[in-house]
Amino acid sequence: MPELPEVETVRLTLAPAVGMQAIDVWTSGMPLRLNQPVDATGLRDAAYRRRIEGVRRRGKYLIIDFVGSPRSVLVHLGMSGRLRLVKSSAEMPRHTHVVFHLIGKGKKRQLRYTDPRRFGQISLLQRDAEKEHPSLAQLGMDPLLEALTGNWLYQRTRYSRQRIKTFLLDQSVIAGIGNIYASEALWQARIAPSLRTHRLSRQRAQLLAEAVPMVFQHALNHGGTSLRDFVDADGVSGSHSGYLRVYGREGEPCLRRSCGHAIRRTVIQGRATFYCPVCQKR
DNA sequence: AGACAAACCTGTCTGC
DNA sequence: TGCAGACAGGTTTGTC
Repeated sequence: MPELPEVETVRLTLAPAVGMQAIDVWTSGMPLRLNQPVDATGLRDAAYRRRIEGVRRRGKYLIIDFVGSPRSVLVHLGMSGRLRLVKSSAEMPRHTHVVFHLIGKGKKRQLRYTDPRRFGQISLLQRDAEKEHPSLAQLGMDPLLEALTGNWLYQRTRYSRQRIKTFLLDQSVIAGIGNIYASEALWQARIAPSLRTHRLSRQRAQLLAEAVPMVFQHALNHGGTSLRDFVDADGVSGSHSGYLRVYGREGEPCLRRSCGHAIRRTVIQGRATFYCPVCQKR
């Protein structure tokens, strides 16, 4: 489900939870990614009787900080994870695995993590040693937190012989690009997904470096992409799926002015990949 | 090094 | 209507 713009959308819609105090933490006992059990005791220790200080994002990870707590909560939504802020009376959906009970401003709320496929992750993050956490240590630059420059990208692409789409999906280079936006950014930059990374020219590195944050920002402006089940913390679907230029458009005309050639679907990295065979060049 | 497949899971959609 | 099979926004692991 969620790539960087969706995760950022969730982060933004969690704003009303900031300042609220956790008075209980419930867990389902079901394991998440890699069959990892959720550390219920650790979550309770980190959150109990503490107010949410803020919610940060790195790539596709969310970090929930609690005032005065040495540990934060690290969340990855995987494919089907949802983080929702709801009234306590709201019906509990199936596959809910973690619930933070919150109070504040005379209101009671629940911050719920729901994840049918359980590919997501909820773990604890030692705040004074964030950089060493295995999930965060490997992450590359974040295109919405730092400037992705053509020169940097050009340098980083010199020694990889992977196909450029595979390179873009590598979270240790650029954090946050997923399967949809890899296709979208490459279409925007007119680069074929099968291009060998080290063959990217300086000029095209510049185009790609501009395309990635542009595509992200555009998606963010529409509340993210909802193909089937993405919703923000308020349960609202993103409207960006109607704005995708290539993803999921096999056989439909390329939307670039004066092109119109049929979009093709192929498989790279075992993932559906969409591109225009005419205006995207190797 | 890099490509690929399988694995982890459940839900949804398509075609017969 | 029912059922099998394909497929899904992510990441890790093992094999060739």
